[in-house]
Amino acid sequence: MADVATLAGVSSQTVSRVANNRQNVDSATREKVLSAMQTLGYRPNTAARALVTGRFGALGVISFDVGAHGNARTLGAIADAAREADFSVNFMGVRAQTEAAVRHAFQHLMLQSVDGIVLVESQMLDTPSLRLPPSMPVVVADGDTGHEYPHVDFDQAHGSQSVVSHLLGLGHRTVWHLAGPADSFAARRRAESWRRTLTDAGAPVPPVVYGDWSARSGYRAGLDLAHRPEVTAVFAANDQMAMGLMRALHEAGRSVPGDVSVAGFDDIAEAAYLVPPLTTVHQDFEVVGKHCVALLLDQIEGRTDGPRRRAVEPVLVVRSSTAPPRPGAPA
Amino acid sequence: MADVATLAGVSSQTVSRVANNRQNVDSATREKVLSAMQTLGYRPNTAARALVTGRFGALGVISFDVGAHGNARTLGAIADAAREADFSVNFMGVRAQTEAAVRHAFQHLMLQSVDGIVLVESQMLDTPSLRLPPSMPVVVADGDTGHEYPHVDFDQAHGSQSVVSHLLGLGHRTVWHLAGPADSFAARRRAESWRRTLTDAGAPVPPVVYGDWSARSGYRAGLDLAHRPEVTAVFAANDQMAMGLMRALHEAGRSVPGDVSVAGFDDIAEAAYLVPPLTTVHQDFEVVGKHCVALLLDQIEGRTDGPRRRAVEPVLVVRSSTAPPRPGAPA
DNA sequence: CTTCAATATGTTGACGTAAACATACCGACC
DNA sequence: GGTCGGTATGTTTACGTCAACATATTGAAG
Repeated sequence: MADVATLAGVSSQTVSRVANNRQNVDSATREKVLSAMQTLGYRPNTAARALVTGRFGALGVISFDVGAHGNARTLGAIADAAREADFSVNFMGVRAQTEAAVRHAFQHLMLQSVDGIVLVESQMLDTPSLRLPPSMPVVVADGDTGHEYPHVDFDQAHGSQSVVSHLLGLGHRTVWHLAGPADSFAARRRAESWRRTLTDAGAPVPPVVYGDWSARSGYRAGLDLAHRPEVTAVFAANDQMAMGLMRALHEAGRSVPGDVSVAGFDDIAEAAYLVPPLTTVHQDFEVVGKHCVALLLDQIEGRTDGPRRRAVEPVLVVRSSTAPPRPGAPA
Repeated sequence: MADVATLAGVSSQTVSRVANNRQNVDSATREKVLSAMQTLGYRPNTAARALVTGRFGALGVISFDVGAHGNARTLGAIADAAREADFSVNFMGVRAQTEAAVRHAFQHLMLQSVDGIVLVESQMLDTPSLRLPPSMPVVVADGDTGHEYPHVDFDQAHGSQSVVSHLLGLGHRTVWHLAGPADSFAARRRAESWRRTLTDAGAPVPPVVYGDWSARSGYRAGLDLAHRPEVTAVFAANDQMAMGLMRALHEAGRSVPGDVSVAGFDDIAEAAYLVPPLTTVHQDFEVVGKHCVALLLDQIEGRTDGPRRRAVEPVLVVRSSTAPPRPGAPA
């Protein structure tokens, strides 16, 4: 910086002003400084800047397995939103579903100088209430709404409800549910809302069938459901399970949606190209990322009047895998 | 740090020594300092440390869509390996397949104070030879081997070869190939090696069928291939396409592996649970992550004698989707 | 008892930046 | 023409740490 100042014939403070885009710099001076920067290949030193400002310009993201589609999408969205706000993203993966593992990742990120942390919780930990070291802004995504931190998630309840209502509206007497694993927050909420929507509508509540998000588990559940003639509509908690389910139904000679309507959740890229194209619930991860970053910035910048909870509305996408029940179907 | 020093009754320099785990500190003094740190909740300031040492303790990762399975896995593996080396990972996503977009992400990461950058290239850019600003260690993963940077990738050629050899060894006269998109480096290498293995074995080379990695594209290709009785073995360039392919064959009444053997590439989580379980090529992403970090550290620490190219050997996993051709099948 | 080496600890200064304050200049107004 | 307010720029200082050097202490060897 000193070299730039010398070359441009100004003080280092003026260089600093130009680097930070302050307004009160003469345009001619600014030009001189910029060209000097160019000549010398000057890059501001973020460490020195952070030392003075106390800000690092970085957000931390803690997430479970990024091999999982939702987690990866969420991470990508947070990274995009962070860049918009001129923050970089420090990523740290966690393997074990334990509070200890999360806390360890947290400690590591604190040491790595981030201004705030997004915890993509997605799965339940071994302890019911997460307690992290204070003095660090935190936002939880996809996780438990029980603890003290601001929270961002899709409105799973609304998504489920729209699917179940859609199927009931088509004339189905009730809707079966192929749920995700019990340790997933999203799976729980989807199942709860499915149940409530049925009871609110006065429809009978069939037993829940559990899968593990995989197509394989959907297939196995489907082999069972295919033998029950009373099953005319199934809501799978994600698209992969819906895929497996449809395949099992097909193999058992039950047509979709002729004999059985099937709906999923997530709207993965392939959903529109399945046979038949899958009715599902679309989720806008970009919005989730934006909200996470916004809530974090609220805390970092000391704003306490903002919302502490954001629910992103998913949208029902009706395709061809759902239809009215066949007339004269078992009631 | 000054407070810790006061509380422990030592100088700040001694605190620094304890924080950095230097040897020449009396164990009693060390204890005092550590307990003072505990009491005051002291955390070293990485910005100040970076300012003095010139090191940031962070690696940058630039990647295309993390929604893609391979990219997400690679990112996760790099993050894990980086943590082992006490580096954090600064992630930046790139949407457009242009050199300009990559260069932009690169600039941003340079400003964000990283010690080196891994570029997960995976897809071809608009310009043939990538040129990045110098004075920053770079490692390219999954990408073009043509440019100057050290490179890490799976040995796609070997993986392809083992699949094709396996199928030829079972007695198939030749092997068809369902390739990935032309702008993918991995897809190109897999296709090239498939072709070479066939010609080396004196087998005829059928026309290449192109997909786009999706199950849908595999399905569509399968609808076509199913009508050709001369097709007895197909090597799909990834597992998703193999899935779609198998489904199309099944619908067309051609059994797998009875009528047609199918092999994939990637060994995704579902591969072992398909019907039939898929013969495919397993890739160890963890090793790729480790190599990326190791090559980067070589550069950061000024070692120039290390290897400049690392190929991770994928492993053929034979399951039930491949078998000898039906006796008396068309030759 | 002196000398020396080894070990433990303290003191000083520098890293690159931006905030706070100080100064210089300009034009407008009474 | 003097005072005032605004704008452009310069000067000083502190941020938290660690390297380099300086000093104190200890024990062993001569």
